[in-house]
Amino acid sequence: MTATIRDIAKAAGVSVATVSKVLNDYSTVSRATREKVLALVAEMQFRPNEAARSLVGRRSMTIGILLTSGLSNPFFVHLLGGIDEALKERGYDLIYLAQLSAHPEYNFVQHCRSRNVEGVLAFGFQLGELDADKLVASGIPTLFIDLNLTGKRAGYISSDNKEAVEGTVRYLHGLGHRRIANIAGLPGSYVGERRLAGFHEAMDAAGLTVHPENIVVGDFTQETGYRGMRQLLALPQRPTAVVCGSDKSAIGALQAAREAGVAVPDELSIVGFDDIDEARVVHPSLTTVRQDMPALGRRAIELLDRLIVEPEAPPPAVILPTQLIVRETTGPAPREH
Amino acid sequence: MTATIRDIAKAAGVSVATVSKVLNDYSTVSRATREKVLALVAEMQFRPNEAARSLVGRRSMTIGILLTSGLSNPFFVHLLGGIDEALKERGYDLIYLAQLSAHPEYNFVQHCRSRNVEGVLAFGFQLGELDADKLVASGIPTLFIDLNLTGKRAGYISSDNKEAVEGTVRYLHGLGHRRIANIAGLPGSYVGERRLAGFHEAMDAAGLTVHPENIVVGDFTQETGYRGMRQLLALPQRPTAVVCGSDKSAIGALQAAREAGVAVPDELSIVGFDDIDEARVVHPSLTTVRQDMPALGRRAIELLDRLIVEPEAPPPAVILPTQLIVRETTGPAPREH
DNA sequence: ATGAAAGCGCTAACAC
DNA sequence: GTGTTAGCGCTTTCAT
Repeated sequence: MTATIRDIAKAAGVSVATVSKVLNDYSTVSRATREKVLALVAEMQFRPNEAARSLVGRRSMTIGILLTSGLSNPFFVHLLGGIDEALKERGYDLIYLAQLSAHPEYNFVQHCRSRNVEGVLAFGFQLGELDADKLVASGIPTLFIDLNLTGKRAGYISSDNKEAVEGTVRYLHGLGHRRIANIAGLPGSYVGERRLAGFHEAMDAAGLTVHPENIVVGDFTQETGYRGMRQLLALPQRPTAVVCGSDKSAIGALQAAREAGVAVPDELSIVGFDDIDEARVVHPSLTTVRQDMPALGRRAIELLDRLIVEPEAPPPAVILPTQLIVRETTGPAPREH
Repeated sequence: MTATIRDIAKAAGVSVATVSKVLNDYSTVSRATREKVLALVAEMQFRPNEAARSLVGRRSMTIGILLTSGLSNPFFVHLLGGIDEALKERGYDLIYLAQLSAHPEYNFVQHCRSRNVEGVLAFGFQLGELDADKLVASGIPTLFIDLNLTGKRAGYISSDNKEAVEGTVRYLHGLGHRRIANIAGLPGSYVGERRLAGFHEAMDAAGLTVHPENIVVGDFTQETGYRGMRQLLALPQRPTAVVCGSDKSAIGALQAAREAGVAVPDELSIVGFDDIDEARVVHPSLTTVRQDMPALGRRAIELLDRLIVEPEAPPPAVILPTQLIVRETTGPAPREH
């Protein structure tokens, strides 16, 4: 029903080989033939079957995407704009390998191969996850987002999470805050660990002691932000500022503060991370660290493309800068009394 | 490098035909042979090449996705959770056809065929868009989300936008509101039109007149919600309630009201549509209509699967119920004076 | 119950 | 410049 290369060849009165040459821009075809074929191709709406193409070793122009937490990973969606652009520019299609972990025997490296995927974008993996190592070992060009893994044909990209939190702490310190708490992100996640490391390092650098009770562990959610804040507010010595592992947890913290009748930012400053839409709209609006997610997505595809196209390319390890967005949840430290 | 069916055949000492039969659950294979082959398949991590499979007419188990507004369509992302689940259950992979409109000659029906896509999920099309008709005409099983198009092998799913807004108006009417305004969604979009139609119908049913100046056209964005509200606030006779085409526009409206010193909900009630995360977090929190987006996504895949598997299935036209979520932006109409 | 062979749509030598 | 042919990995008659 759909036209094949043979139909074109027949209609043009040439061989399939000639049509194929036209299609693949071989220079050995006469102008006249080329034009006749091209006209037919347009007229018959012909487009080569990708399955047949990749079967004979041509590029599949397919990038696979692996999301440990499924398609609805809330952060993944913010990468999409940039991914989309870069995909279009380079002519790739994106395939989401859905069966991930459906069956115990499931093996996504096999899955990638069976789909002739040229490269994989991997997102949501934790530190030390075995599956990530398998991917690297497979030799399939892989680009990790927010996981610092490299290999012969694997690299990563991430925001500068550590420096971002350091900047946040310096900013709070500059506002006179001394007792600064941290509602940390998920332990075991690369970005969570980096942000926590940045917190410690900047506190040290500022000559501030971090009291163990001022570090509470969360998992990036509003829920743990809320609970973490309640815990901090129950302390005999309350912190005057708290840096959160995410905007969601900052919003939870804000909620806990409001319920406890603690004025933000007069009595307590709060900083988030990510700059999601909610940050602008919550009241008071949230001071936070903006990650350029579309840029992250776009660079990820560009780096992956390089990994695919140049087998000898060195593994990329790219860290993108962030930006502190000061809004209404931060202010000078309250005076001691 | 990757194992092929021939490698398995050789290792098992049988023919490729036999291996293929095992792989495809033919009953004519002896138990012993089957087991030997299966063991080798597991051991050698073999998985049939999909390109080769679909080349010989087997199902490609690939669903294509067409988004007129690109991957980052903010509503699309909310469908993803449900889509993901349904995909996994049915064993499909999802391919995003990225070249959409990159080149003037681009034809996505061809693109779908060249990728051996079994069915297409289409989202973001406007009313009367020619490309949507092309898709229907192509005969490729297609499921539209939020566009009421059907065809021999095409159907759609959407929320009950009209009834939802009718319910909203009835609710406001019950609170004593008489002058109810509407900041409409994008004209030409199916959901925008349905919501507006619901508004008019419910106003009529309640015996309320809709003053033309109380209908302002927007495009679902916060920006037009803001501007629309300012327009309404400048009227000699202000409305006491406004129903918005989306949460984003309701949030814009809220912002305009705040700036104008109009108390919500005491002087003015505001209702949104969608129940996005921001609705819960804005202050006062937004009364809105909740669409069950994951359910929409899940049903969409289920319906599409049926369209693919049963060539004679009647075209689905499914409308999902919504739910009014009453929060803080609505209250009794202010007393006249 | 198993295998030989043809062929899906295409590309890539190689010959003319 | 163009055509012939083999073959990518697989499924499917059709023999045996």
